Amino acid sequence: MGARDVRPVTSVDVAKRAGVSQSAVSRAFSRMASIAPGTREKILRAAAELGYRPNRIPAIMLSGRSGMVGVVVGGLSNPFYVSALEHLVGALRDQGLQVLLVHVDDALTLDSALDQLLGYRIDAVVTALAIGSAAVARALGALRIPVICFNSRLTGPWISTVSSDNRAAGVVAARLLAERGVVRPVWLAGPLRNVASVARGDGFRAGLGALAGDLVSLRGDDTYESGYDAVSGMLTRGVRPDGMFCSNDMMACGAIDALRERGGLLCPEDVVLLGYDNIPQGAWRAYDLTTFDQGVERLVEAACGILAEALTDGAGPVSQNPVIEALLVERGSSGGG
Amino acid sequence: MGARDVRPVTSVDVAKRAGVSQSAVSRAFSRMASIAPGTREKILRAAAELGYRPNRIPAIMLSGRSGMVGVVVGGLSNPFYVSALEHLVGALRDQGLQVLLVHVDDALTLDSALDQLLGYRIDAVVTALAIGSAAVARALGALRIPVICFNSRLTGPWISTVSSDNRAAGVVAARLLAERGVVRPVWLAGPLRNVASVARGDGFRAGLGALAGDLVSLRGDDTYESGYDAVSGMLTRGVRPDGMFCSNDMMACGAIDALRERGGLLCPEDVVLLGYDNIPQGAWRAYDLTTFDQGVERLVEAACGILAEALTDGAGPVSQNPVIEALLVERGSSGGG
DNA sequence: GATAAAATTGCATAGCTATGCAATCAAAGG
DNA sequence: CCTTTGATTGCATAGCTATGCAATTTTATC
Repeated sequence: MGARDVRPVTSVDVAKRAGVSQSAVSRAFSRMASIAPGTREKILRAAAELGYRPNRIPAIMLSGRSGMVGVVVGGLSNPFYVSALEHLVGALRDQGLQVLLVHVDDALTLDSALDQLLGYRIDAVVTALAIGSAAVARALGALRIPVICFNSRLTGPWISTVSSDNRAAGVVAARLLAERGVVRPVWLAGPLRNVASVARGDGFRAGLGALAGDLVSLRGDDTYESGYDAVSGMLTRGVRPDGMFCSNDMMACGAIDALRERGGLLCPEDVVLLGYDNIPQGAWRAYDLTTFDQGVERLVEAACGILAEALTDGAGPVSQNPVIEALLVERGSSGGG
Repeated sequence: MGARDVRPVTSVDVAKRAGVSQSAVSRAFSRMASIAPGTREKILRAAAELGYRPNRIPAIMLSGRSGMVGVVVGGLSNPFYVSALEHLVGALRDQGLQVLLVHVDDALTLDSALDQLLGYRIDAVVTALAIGSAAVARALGALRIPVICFNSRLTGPWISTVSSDNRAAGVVAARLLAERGVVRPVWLAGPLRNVASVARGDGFRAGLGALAGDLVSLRGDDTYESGYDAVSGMLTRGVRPDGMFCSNDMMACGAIDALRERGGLLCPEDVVLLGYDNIPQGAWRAYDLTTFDQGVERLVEAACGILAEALTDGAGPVSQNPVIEALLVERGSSGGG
């Protein structure tokens, strides 16, 4: 007596029990359908008795729309992306959309993941990854599948990107350090393929003005360890900064720990330090990190707005690229808060 | 010219182009099907030219199995659960299963979430939440849908639970503190509904032996802030421990910060402190936390093994409750490492 | 070269719901 | 009581693939 030997209850079963037609059952479960209140109630009762649950699969076949969105995530080790995912799932649910989650790591190319998803006739793709492959983008475009990215650079008729204003935040960071009297600034960048990080660095350099000539640039890979290592190396080389801007909060935490342990430097007394993302750990007392809040809620809201538009019947290709202002959250590491 | 005006390419289209029957196309995309290599190649070429992608939806209708597993998560603010999710998604993918993700918070009850999922004919449910509602459990059981929980207490013919050996770890924690000469131990518990936390506390108390009489118990809600607040309150009341076991790492980090900031107490010099979960942040230098590693890989592996068995054709109800040993990871907060 | 065996291919169908259309029924107006 | 209008219901079908079965072709064996 295995799981699959039990034929699930169908609308026909319910119809038989309620003494109505199958279409009446279908209508009883549809909001806008025309059906007499009494009939509906009778059907719902019969359905409850039998444990009937409307099957969405046939409707998907007819409409070609599954109500599912493929969400592709990469490094969930960064709490910022976790938070974004959390909000995204909730927001999509509010639009009646389900989330088909794919986790992409080195072993699995994005292409293969999407191949899988396309078999399920997903309505759209949302991703925090930079979709590197133009081929993938083109393929999705050909299938008329809207793609929404976070902080990417990709463009195309069916591709949208929501970003925080990385460059502007970089400028603000530079101004803040200047205000605090910083004269030996350091920029701790993320990996080159991270477009957002590059923009933050550009803004920072631009905002420094004359000071930019003395700027020391370090590179990490967006992890805590890489921040710790980059700063350790810098201290070993004898560089002792009095201000730092880190491309994300995890690296910033690593930087703070390295400054203290390897250089005896404290924030903000010796180094005015800023991060980016406003992850929960940045607020932990050991770090008390001043940072930029990307406004996950607003990013997600924008993404869902675009999605709703793109999924409207009869809509053409939708391609938008809203930019959300990142807000400075001042805490101890900059001497504020 | 909207997205839905473009009829997707079907197997019939491919068949026409390749000059074969529709069934041949179906077989070309099936691994075990009998088809001549030449024919398959011809079909695959035609499929590539047309951009055909096999549609899984009709197969779901026929088989009643969607190849999708509903994964229900709660607080992703705990990196441990994020890590578990990450591994789970990968492991399920290796079994050819897709993940339909649901995030449950106050606004959304588990019942309503599952209601949604059942319309998609999910094959199973995996959750890190304690499914409180026996009604839900019964409903899923009636539908012959396997449910796999992490660290729960729920039982039933179709319900399995994988846990780490919380009680044993508690005992180990107590022994370690005793070894280190602790005489004023403190237990920082999670919320009462957290079965795992209760088991850890029981084990800890049992392992303390005679010392248990002097045990001070605090309660948090598994967040950093609650750990910080609980310990702050304790210090205010004049309690100054020399050893602590915290029900999870986030609370442990909060505890460390409170001990230092509010009591001037350092780990391990003044307080030998242990956590549970081995989250990445525990390894950050500011905390250097000794903790128990639940072995996410092994937990997930066990879960997927059960799942595979439960989804085997003709299998009856599967209910297993494996317990995985948690391994002590010694770092600085206990004076080890 | 003939027969047996195996491999390949095509035909026809099941699977379950939503929906257009026609039919039926009830209510309202004269 | 009859007609008109609107509400409700049933009928029939589309949607696309996987698969059992039969037909056909190829290969193997003697």
